[in-house]
Amino acid sequence: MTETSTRRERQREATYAEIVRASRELLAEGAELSLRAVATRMGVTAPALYRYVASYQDLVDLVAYEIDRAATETFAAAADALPPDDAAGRLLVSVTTFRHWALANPREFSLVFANPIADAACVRRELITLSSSGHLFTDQMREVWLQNRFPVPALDELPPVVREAVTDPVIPAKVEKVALEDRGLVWAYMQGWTQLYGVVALEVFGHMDPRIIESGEMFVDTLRNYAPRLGLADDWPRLEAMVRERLAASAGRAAPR
Amino acid sequence: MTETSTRRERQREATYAEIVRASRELLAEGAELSLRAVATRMGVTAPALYRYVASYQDLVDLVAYEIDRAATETFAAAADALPPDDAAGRLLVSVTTFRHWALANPREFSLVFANPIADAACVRRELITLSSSGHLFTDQMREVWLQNRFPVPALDELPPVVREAVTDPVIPAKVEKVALEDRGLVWAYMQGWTQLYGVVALEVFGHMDPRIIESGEMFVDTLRNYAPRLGLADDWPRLEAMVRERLAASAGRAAPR
DNA sequence: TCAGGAAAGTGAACGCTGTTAACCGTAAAC
DNA sequence: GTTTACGGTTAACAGCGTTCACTTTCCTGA
Repeated sequence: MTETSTRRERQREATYAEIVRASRELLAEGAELSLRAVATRMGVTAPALYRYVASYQDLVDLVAYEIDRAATETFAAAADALPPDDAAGRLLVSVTTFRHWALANPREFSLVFANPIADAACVRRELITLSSSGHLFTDQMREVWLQNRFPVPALDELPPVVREAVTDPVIPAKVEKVALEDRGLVWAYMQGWTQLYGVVALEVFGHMDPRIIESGEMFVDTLRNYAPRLGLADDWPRLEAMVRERLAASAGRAAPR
Repeated sequence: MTETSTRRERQREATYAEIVRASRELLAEGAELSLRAVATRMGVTAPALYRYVASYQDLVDLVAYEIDRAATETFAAAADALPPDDAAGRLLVSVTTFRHWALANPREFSLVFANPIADAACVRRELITLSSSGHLFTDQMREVWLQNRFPVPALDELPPVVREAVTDPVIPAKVEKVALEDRGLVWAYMQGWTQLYGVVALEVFGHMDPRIIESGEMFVDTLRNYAPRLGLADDWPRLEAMVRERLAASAGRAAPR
């Protein structure tokens, strides 16, 4: 436990939490995320924040990480509306919630998922590259695989560099739960995430026909196209109905302001 | 022709060209694109630029449009290394050039393809949504279809809103060249673009294992996955070899600064 | 218990940003 | 030849990230 914390450390932790809180409030209000605005909202002067973050980019990274963390909880919560034995349904519901969240919170999405990890410190890079949402979706996909054992590429079928990447990932995190010989599953996950990211990012940035965004047809189409690879071809009608139900529940209100 | 232009109009046009030139120089040097920097580089004070652009965002849109235009020329030029009867090869070479350009010019890519079209003026929105590169790839894909007539969904197989979107697109532009009953082709294009965008954007933002980015395996995999829908399954080995050849030609030098 | 020191916060300042206002010369237009 | 509009200026404002020197406060170690 972190009960071994001195009073100062607890105070410091609380301040970090307030930084994140103030930042998220700003974003939620449609304002720009700026160091000074965060400081002002905290009732503190701007240079004071430099006791907690090294730079503006550092603040962004911190906030992005926490936003991802919080958002992922809602994705997971959405899945819990379904029984544990419906792994496929849970994955798709989470993914649909992800899209909904992204469209409703475009600034937050950009912060977390369109934030260039150029030459940033390796620490943060890893934190974001293998994010909370990444953990969740990987886990949920593994659950699907445990239930129906859809075929995944064998390690020696993968291109060498891909084999390296899935056997020795940049962050030796959750992926460890997948046995080494089944790591083709991780490659399948990356493919799926890439496709999901494509639709959602295009939708969030508005680089798509507004009517298609509004309807979510490209999103559904992407899922339908990918589902067979997860051995979900037979189950698809039911799954699509579930996804469309969630889509309809949040349709109508296009991007406000 | 625009020969009917008065002297003032020509002068004005030249100034616009210089604005774009200065902006692109800044981006190429790794600097941030800022109104003041552009003005300084032109040997002019910042407020003077407001005679040409209404705001900073307007400048960004202008530059983004021109960058897309110029980049598209290079994508097209790359295709011209192949004979006209190799439509599939031409498409894939252009697409590979697009990826290469994006990775080599991440700031430019972000400007053009990750620039939120939130509540901007409808004019610019359309200009970017159906961009030069969009035109090129649509054309090239149509060329593939003219050569091998791969199956495309019939209009009445499409979801209603998609049918609307492809029969009456936001901008009645190049798509007109596709007969109305063959507009399923446009839907197929949108699917392809979405997948391509997903890989490239993730790569550019660095949200992927560096080794996979470097090798381009996810990019190739995405193309391979999509090729059968273009009736290119049989031709794929040749096409993949071509793509990999282009990939190797530009490998080795990872992202500088 | 008391001195020392680190942590946290302040105010002032620098250089940058986008943007507006008032003003002026010059070149096109009638 | 007069008028007008265009293209540029300077000055200024508000806001940004960031640094520096300084003060207060609270924890720690002898």
